[in-house]
Amino acid sequence: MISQKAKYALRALVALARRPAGKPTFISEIAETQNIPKKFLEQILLDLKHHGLVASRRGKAGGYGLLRPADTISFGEVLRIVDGPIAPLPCLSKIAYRRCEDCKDEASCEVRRVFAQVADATRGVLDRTTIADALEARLPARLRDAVA
Amino acid sequence: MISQKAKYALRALVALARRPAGKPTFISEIAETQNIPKKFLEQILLDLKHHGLVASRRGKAGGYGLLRPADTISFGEVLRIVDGPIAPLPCLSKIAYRRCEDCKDEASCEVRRVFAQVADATRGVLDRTTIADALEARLPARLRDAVA
DNA sequence: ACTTACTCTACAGGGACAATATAGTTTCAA
DNA sequence: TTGAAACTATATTGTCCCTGTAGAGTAAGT
Repeated sequence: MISQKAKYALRALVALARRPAGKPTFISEIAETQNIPKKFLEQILLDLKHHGLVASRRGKAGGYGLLRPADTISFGEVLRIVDGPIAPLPCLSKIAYRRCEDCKDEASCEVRRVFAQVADATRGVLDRTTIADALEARLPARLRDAVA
Repeated sequence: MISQKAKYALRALVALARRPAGKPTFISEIAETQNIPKKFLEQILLDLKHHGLVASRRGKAGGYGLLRPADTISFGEVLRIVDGPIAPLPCLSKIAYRRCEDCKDEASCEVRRVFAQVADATRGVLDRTTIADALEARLPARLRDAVA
């Protein structure tokens, strides 16, 4: 299960991607159209800004906008920012590897071996799918076929 | 991330699968060889018993054993028992569907559409991999190739 | 100035997770 | 028949994280 926060973040980015680039969008507008608590959304967008995904302008004509093109922002990147590692086990994370305390030998760990497959499959989708992809009604072929 | 409890459950089942069927294994033995807190493992095995995966015998010569052949117990089944739904969003769960409160139209939800792919990929591995598969050093071809 | 909007920090309530504790019950064997 | 070993069951505890809320501050346009 991904967190509510991650879901909000992705929905907000999708909403921003629909807007003409260059013109900032109010937090309040996104909050209303996407059903997201405004104060919570503020935190989320601020976080995304600190990670360079969006930019903001303050004041009366302020708001948020995408800082990078939508087709360069992957779902995986957003999830890692908001929820942390994607890997199902700490010992399988690329960005935050941690040995499992209990687990005598990592190389021979059966559970790890199986979940490595899960991690690959998951990353295969999340790191290849961008916000721009999400906008299109039909997913691009490379994603439709990858799973089957 | 899967829970510690799920990892323990899977490791315990793998350990049981290695033993000759019919002869029960002590909880304490599994706990020691697998580095699992004994009392915690008791709860977990009891839970698995209630779901029909393992059987137990009480008393001095008691212990636990697999109730079903190892190649009929999938990782997915175990995870669902211990951790609940596998789906990354409540609205994608097969065993515990729940509409997302915020989310105006499920059919057109971009986030949902992408995570449906993730769910398929994940289930593809977890529901096809059994405890017996995990025992083998090399994963069966159907799993190795599925991801690539 | 005044309003509007973003920025930042702090914190609170609830629930899940990972055990631990305690009190049984069953079985076998000496 | 008594004791020890092993499973059964429920309750409780401490910690952490998730989901927000609150409030004061800063910047920009009019």
